[in-house]
Amino acid sequence: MDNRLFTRIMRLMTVPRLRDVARLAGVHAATASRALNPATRSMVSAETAQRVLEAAAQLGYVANPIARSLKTNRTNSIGVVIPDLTNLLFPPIVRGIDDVLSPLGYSLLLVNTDNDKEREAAHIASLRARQVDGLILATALLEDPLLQRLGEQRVPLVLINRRMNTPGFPSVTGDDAGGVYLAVHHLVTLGHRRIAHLAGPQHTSTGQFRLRAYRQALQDLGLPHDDDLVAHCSAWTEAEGARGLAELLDRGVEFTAVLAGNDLLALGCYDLMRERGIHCPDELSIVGFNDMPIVDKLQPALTTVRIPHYRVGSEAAHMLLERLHKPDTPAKSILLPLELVVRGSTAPPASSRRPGGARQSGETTLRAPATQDRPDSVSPSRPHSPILTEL
Amino acid sequence: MDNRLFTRIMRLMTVPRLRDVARLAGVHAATASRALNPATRSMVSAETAQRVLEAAAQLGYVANPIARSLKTNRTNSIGVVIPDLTNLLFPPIVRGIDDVLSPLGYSLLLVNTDNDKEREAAHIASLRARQVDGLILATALLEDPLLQRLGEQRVPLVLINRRMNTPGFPSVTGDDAGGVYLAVHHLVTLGHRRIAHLAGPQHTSTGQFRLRAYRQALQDLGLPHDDDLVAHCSAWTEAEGARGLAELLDRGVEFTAVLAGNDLLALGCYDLMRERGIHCPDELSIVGFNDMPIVDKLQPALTTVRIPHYRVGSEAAHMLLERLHKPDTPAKSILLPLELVVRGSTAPPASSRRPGGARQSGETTLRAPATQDRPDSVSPSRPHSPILTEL
DNA sequence: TTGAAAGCGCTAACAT
DNA sequence: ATGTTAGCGCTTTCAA
Repeated sequence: MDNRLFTRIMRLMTVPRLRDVARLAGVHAATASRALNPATRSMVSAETAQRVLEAAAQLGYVANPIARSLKTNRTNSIGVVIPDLTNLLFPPIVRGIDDVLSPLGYSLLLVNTDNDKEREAAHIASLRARQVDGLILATALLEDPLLQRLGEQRVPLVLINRRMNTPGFPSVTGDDAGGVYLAVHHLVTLGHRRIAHLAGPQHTSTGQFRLRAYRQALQDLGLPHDDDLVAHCSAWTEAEGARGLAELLDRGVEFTAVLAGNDLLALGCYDLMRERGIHCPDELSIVGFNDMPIVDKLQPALTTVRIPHYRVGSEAAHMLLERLHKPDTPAKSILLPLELVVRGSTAPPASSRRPGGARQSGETTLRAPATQDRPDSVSPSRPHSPILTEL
Repeated sequence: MDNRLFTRIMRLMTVPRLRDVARLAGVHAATASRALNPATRSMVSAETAQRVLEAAAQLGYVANPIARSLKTNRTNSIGVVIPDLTNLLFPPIVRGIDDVLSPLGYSLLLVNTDNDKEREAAHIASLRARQVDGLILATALLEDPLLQRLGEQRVPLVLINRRMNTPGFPSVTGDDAGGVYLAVHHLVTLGHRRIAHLAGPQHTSTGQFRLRAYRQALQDLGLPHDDDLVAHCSAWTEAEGARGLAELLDRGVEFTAVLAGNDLLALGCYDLMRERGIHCPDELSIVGFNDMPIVDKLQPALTTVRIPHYRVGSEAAHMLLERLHKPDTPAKSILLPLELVVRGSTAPPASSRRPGGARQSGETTLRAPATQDRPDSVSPSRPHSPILTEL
């Protein structure tokens, strides 16, 4: 208490308020406010504006955002809701968001949900109580009552990474179908015919879309589909990846390559292969999804579909800004084009390889084929530009 | 404008305010406020308190933190200032902070400085304008006028990772000296006699303390010191690590092991060794510092000194809470004990190795020797408990 | 124990 | 173009 009073006195002595600026400039506080705000500055004569700005500079005046927010219902802050910051996917995304928003004066409030919808609900309630201007969420489920409710309440938001089945939600994600096609095409070109898939959780768009695209790609490339080649993982974790591959192997079904639903599942495959003494890529090729930091340093370096995470973040930030400024614009979805990064974890299957054939090291990047070949996407205006969909 | 008005009306219709709760409970707003705040609830009769709480529950009342903050000068938010979230060190630290503070109702405002003191100053000014209750900073330099000023202004803060030369700043860091000793001791035990060091930036405590500790450890272990065995890196980056090792090699000085100032520098060593065809650990042993995520998956897996990053974050959060509640308590510094994680990047030097000797795989963890052996630290009350220093 | 009233620092409708 | 006034939603003296 004593200390609070002290702080208070210190603040009054040191921190100038709007009325101090106004007094120094010889105007009323309202005029000072108008002069200080670029949007309303034109309501004030050039000279007074000048005097006010000088006074503010002289006093080192910084407006109190709390007081402003109380009046305006805007806070210049946005909530970023992710499952877990220590998942290597998210830091680049968050940087992408921050690099766009922080120069515009926005602050980021970051929360981790650990994929727990209750925690998420509590965090979102807290963020809304704090009057964040908008939300960027990486936690969407295909069916997601929590987020549906936000949509109904017209909370400005943008989904990243994962989408919902419900239309009307703006989102920025990778073009999962295109990426899967690249990966499967690559494996087929290498000579693989029996390609397994570790599918991620089917209540997330990434899990479901990638599985569907895998089936579609096999069909498009003239390979028969065999449900025994699919193992379902209940979470995007290394442990589940190892479990999934073990399940496939223990089924006794034959395959020479695995398309893992994401890089963490692929890491799990590495673990299991080491445990069972299976050599990658000689005995089994692995393709991941995401191109997380560091997977290029693994042994063997992981062939994977690259999602431009930083750009997911920056595009989402721009999209949210647009939602804030033109809330009545129809929601858009951006599907960012993906690339396949070919590294050391894929090779021709043992049967079709010449003994002693030297493997090339280093990495190669493959882009998507012309997108109009795939029926489920709008053709982009420029090559490799994002695919826009009106929801 | 139109839309703002709309939002406003919606809010008034849907979001209950304190006076709504008060009216429903049949009391004055002030009474409702007292009843709702656990700290002041005792001023109110049990029955009225009960009625108010029920009314609040019935309406789904959530206090407006903005209005509260304007009155109380507290925001229940804290600023986290780090160089770059995409540096793999920081996500676990931030999670550690969040896991402690968010259950207590605090929000985290995260900013990236990219090691630019100007950006940092701007961000800190913004955080202070937003009235954060305190700061956790990972950006300290040994001489740091910016932070010194914060200290003078009695801004509640805690330093993490790096310390300052100026006394009086509470901090949570790893015990750099202890960790370096473990690493050097390990190399010497393996038979190394010529151990090089890639030193990090000397204006950071981590860079300077580790270099000093390296010299001290050589001396303690009876090895001569040779300045030619030290290369200085100007930043904690992979590129600088590669450059530093190249510099050492090009000097023509002989060495069989490198203690890298941190893991990123060690990664740079890996790059250069691959480039020059030097085998690790057969021709050169490498020790890193930090035990970042994924360095256990490199080929060879990196032997490194583990800093408990998550715990750095959680301890810092607790320390900041203490600073907030008892601001007049003297500042403490916590040096967390470190462990050496022995993996595949270290082995006996070529000269002392039996040809064909099978290397053991897997990893081993070594703890610090009793700390009282080292004169610069206070002995902990329990083994491996943090070292506390009054500043 | 409760109510009345003031005010945190700012912005915006209204008046001039 | 500028000043007056009210009020954002809450907490906290002060008085009863």
